[in-house]
Amino acid sequence: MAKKDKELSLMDEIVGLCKRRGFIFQTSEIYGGINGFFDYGPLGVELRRNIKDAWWKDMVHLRDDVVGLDSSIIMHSDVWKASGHVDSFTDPMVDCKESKMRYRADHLFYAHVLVDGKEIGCVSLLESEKMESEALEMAQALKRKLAVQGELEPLQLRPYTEAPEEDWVKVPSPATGEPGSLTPPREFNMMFKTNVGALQDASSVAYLRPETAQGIFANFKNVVDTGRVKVPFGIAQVGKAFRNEITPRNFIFRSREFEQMEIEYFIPPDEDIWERYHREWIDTRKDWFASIGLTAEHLGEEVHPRDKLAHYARACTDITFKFPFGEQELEGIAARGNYDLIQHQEASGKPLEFFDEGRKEKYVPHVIEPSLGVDRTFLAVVCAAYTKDEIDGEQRTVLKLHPRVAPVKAGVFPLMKNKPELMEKARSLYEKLRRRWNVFFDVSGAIGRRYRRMDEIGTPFGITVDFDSLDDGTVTLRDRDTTKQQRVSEEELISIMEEQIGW
RNA sequence: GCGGGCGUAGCUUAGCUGGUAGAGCGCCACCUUGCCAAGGUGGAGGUCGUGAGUUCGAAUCUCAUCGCCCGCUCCA
Repeated sequence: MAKKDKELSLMDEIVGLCKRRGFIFQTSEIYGGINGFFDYGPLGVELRRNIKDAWWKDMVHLRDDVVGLDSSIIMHSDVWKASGHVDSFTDPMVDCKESKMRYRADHLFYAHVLVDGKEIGCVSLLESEKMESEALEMAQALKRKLAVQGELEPLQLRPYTEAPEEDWVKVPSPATGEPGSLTPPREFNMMFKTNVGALQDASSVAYLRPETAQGIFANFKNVVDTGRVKVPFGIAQVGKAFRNEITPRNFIFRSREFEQMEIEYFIPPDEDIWERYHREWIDTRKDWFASIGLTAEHLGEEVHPRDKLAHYARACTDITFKFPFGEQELEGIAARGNYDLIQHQEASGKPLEFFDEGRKEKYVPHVIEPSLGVDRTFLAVVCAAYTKDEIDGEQRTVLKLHPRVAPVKAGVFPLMKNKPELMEKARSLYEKLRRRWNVFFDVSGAIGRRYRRMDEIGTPFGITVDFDSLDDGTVTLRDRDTTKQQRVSEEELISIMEEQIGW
């Protein structure tokens, strides 16, 4: 418990820093805010872009086998029917008013108990492999309890989501065993609905996409026809997705509007090869995380058990991050088979096959899907970087961000602002550096204060122009993490920054 | 959605038995300052989440609403 309190306050500190320094604000704050949506401030937007740019650079530009795509957020509503989202992207809930327990309504099954054609009550239980036999035992127990004579008819189990209204009061709560305490199933689709065009009827219904993946599948044929690609190859996309989550939680970890970075990597359909590609992608992605400062010590892998897989997946491995509120999924790497392409092929009537020149055959490729949340990555990067240490007995808060993603790459400081020659020299160095990197010019306060300000927003380099700079052109380069200083020439400065920032 | 806790300046908060708000840090300006949150002076910023009610009068009492945190649930 003590540990938990400590972890909670750490998260509060990080949330506080994000707001205080202009990384993340609650959206529409002046109107009271709205749950599950966030705005990124001047520093947040830089960090966020850096994460996305790093991903795009490494996953698209530096690979021969991946091309990019930017599909629209609103697509034909048939896309979401074919993908299964209209029917199954739901979180139907039922609450027990007695026990305060909540169940997934589609995991709660019930059956009428009929004896010689006469109903004597209902039984209910949670979905499991042996629920048929358990339900039968419960029905027999009910029959004994009510001392009813006669032939017990076979039970017909059905999910609570399909219960007609008159059954709601009959179904006993799994917690109490007594009927009457369950609420009606509250079913809602997690997709945001809207209307396209002037008419607001059934034919105009459209959805804000809950994932970017379907835009990729829907464009599979276009890319194959025009992109000079050969299986195996991938299509990458970065973009917003929307889910009407019941309970957005943990700051930006689960929000209702978020951004995804997804790749659909198409592979031949052979049964014996997908595992190899799946593993390759897990390793590739972990290497990438390391390149933005999320090293193995922060990360974990979680293999989804087969019975918990989503309807489309044959395997899924999560790359997890040890957040202050627990180890949670950062990226899901799913082997989706060819479920999606087959679905769209059937629904659209358009063949979504690939002709393999090497094999001289046509097939619908299978797919490996590394799917990552930009905002989760942002949060992970900030959590991993957040550090408190002591410099000469003074407490310091520092974001040890990897230089590649740091919102500000360097702070440029004249040692004193009332000396025009220092100001001028520093200003001209600043003008030079800003053409290439996002750098910050700061003259206010003592030099130590300026360093600490930069520490708190994760700026890796502090560059101070002093009187020696006027003579020999060298500057003091101060390292954020160690606070060590070195004198370097302008050329050395630029090559150090190039090397550590990486582009 | 249900249950529990919370909501005062950018941040941390005083005010708690009702009489229309202070502090520290931060921020801005000037002075000072030869390298790690130094010092001085001045300054901006709060109708106390929002709305309604009780009252002569509410940040302090009541209700509603929004948001935040925790649990049930869930995912990128």
